[in-house]
Amino acid sequence: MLKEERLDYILKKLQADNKVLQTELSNDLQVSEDTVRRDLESLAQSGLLIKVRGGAIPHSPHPYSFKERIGIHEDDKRTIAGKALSFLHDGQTIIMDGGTSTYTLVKMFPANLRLTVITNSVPIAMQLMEHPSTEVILTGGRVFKSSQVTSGLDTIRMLEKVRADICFLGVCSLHPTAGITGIDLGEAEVKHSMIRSGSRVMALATIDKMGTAEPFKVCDITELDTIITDRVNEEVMQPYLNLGIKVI
Amino acid sequence: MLKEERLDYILKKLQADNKVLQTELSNDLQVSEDTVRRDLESLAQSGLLIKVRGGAIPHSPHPYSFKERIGIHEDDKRTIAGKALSFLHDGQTIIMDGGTSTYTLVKMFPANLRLTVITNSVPIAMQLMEHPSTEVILTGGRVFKSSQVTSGLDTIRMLEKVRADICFLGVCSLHPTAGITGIDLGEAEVKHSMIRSGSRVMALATIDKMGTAEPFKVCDITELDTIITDRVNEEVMQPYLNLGIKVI
DNA sequence: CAAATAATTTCATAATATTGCAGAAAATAG
DNA sequence: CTATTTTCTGCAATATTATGAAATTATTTG
Repeated sequence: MLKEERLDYILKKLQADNKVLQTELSNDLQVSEDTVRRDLESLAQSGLLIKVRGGAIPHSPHPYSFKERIGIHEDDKRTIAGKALSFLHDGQTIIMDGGTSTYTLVKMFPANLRLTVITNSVPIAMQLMEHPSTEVILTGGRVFKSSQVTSGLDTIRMLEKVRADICFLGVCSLHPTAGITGIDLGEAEVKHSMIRSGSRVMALATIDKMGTAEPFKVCDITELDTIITDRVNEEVMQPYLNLGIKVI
Repeated sequence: MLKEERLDYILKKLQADNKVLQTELSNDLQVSEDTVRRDLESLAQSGLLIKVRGGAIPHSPHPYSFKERIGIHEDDKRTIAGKALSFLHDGQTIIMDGGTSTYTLVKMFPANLRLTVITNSVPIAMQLMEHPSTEVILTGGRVFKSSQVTSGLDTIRMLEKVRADICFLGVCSLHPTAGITGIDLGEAEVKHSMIRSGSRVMALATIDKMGTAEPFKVCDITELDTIITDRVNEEVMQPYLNLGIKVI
């Protein structure tokens, strides 16, 4: 096995798990821990990861607010992302909102999928740079460190010029009467602008977000076409179904 | 068997397996490992693969990607970044071009430095998200995968609205008469726009970039205020000094 | 066609790089 | 503080690369 294959494996694993352990890698790759350590050393030297005692963690991707959230409900998010994937087809133009659910979705894009993705999320843009066949358009503006998305007038202006097949919305809170709501006014405005630019609007939300609300309104619930969630609970979802929204 | 047949075989195998081993090829092709090595050498020379110890791997889909460049000349880049740091002060607004030199600079920002950074580089924005006291504004537009920057009309429009104290330019090629040049028209236009929006323009360039030129012109050399380089070589730098440009 | 020339390939050998291991040093957890 | 784990250091075993000379194969030219 070539050294470069090992390095590649390490980076891939790091990407997938958000951490790597020397003992694990030594096993996976069938080389001594010394070699793994030297590999991690060289990757750290190139700035591709950060070496820590016992293994390594990714370099930039997620500062703590984002990082903290990214691990939780990981399985649920993968379930949601898996369902969302079935709506994607070659040639489509997609709007991707920020958030950990959409980020998980993007990580699961098959290598041969050919899309144009418009996003305001820096980590999503970063992730898609690795993807061989996706066109990425990043909306400009001030970057919010907590959510890692751009927002502001420039962001909205760019979104206004777009006509996308699907808008995937990462959702904080979702309530049958309060609609979709968020914790920041600027981000709420941007989300609304995304909704206006998408032919179909699909919200990605774990079931614990249902029936909750935050201070700033994004849109009425009826502006959604579909809610994609991890577990479809009849009772919880009935109000949305009654409003003619598909639930998957 | 003709040499071309071997080269063809090697490329096909590389395509199929994502790697080739010298020992294997030597067997398959019934030639010595020396010959295989020379074959790989010549293929690497034409940029069709990357030669590594023991064999070869394909190079990433995007020619000379950010990742591939990030490790090289790391020390020189740190030297340059160190010099550039001395020009930064709290409260300034800075334009940061893409490129590995500017990326290194951003990585070295002291934690207490309070800046507003306008950039078209996704990795720089990502990096600054970890920085506690920097305001980041990302210019929107289509993302170029090889250089990981946005470009296009939207990018330029956003830059036009900016008045920055310093513009740090990552430079491909720099020549006393040809000026600053780059390998992509779109990126060249964006760089020029950055220059117009910066009160002072500082180019970050390792000494090996001096006296070289690429197809697309960014600006005349006289539009620069300062060139920051790793080693100041009197002879190489004299033409620039004669034009009244500071060299550090 | 054959001799001369050039290019390519092989082989032997020296230089270099990678890897794994043992033991000391350092960091971490209890 | 002690026990455990991880890291660092130097070193030996192995694999790979570089080099130069000889052998082989192609190409040119009269």
